[in-house]
Amino acid sequence: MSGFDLEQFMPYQISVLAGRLSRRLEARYHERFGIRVAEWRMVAHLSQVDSASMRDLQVRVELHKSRVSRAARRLEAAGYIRRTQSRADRRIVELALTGKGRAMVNELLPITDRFQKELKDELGEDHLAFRSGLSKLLEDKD
Amino acid sequence: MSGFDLEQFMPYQISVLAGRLSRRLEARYHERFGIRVAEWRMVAHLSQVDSASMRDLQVRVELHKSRVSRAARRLEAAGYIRRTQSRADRRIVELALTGKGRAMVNELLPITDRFQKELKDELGEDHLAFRSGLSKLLEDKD
DNA sequence: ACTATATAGTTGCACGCGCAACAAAGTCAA
DNA sequence: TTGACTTTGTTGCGCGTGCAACTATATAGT
Repeated sequence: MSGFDLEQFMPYQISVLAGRLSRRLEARYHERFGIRVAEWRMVAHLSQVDSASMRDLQVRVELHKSRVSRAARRLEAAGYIRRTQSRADRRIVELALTGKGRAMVNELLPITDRFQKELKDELGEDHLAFRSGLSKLLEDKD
Repeated sequence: MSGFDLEQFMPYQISVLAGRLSRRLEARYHERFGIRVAEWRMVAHLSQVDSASMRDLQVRVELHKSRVSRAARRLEAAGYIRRTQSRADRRIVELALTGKGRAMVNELLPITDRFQKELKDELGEDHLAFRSGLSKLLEDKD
């Protein structure tokens, strides 16, 4: 016995929280657009840059390159992005949102904004410190 | 463009953080004991209660019952836990640590304590508010 | 120009996951 | 006691994942 208090162990709390938030958010867009986290992160990033290579995405969205590669295929198949080989360096694949993709992002934005606001409210007075803590923990590249 | 700032989106930050912490911690026990998160969470809980049903565990460690079921098999196969059918209700399977299991937990404890301490240090002055925020976000059972 | 090395992205494979269906056991009401 | 319903845990299935190996292209050194 003596025991270890799992419920007070931060990595556990954070992992559980991450899973719940992920499901809660996915529930709000998956059915409508047929995409999931990997795809969602990618289009989110593409909405800012208007063109990015696989490699760019891979580091920006913190996903393994194989996962990015396959998510890109799915997004292309669904018509949300366009994949084109770079002329300057023919190894590189450039990704960009299509019109349909941009339309989706525009529908996605209010959903995510609202979600972020809900979390802020739940945090109340701890909001700022919580975000500051998050940043600190995320600092070390690993 | 206009765009959406992924890096400032809390569910994203939390998800990335959860993944990193998980890997960072797993690196410290996986090689030595051959277990992973699911198994780790389960033995952690079992270290407190000395006997628990599948169902107990399933809710305490926030994992799907199929995942608990399979992790229990692996733990049993590795000799860390014992599975016994309850006499009172023969549907129920009671799990308990073996001697080997308790020995493992005792080695695990300093590792996790140290990890928790590292995080506390990284958080610095935000420590308390961060933990308070975590609790708030975890409140809703969902 | 030639070879060695590095980088971008894809893919086969083995594995663990969640889901839904299921079997076994228990409960409750008539 | 019977039949409907609930609960516990397991399992088949389809799928996404990470890893490592691989192809193709580019770069650097000689």
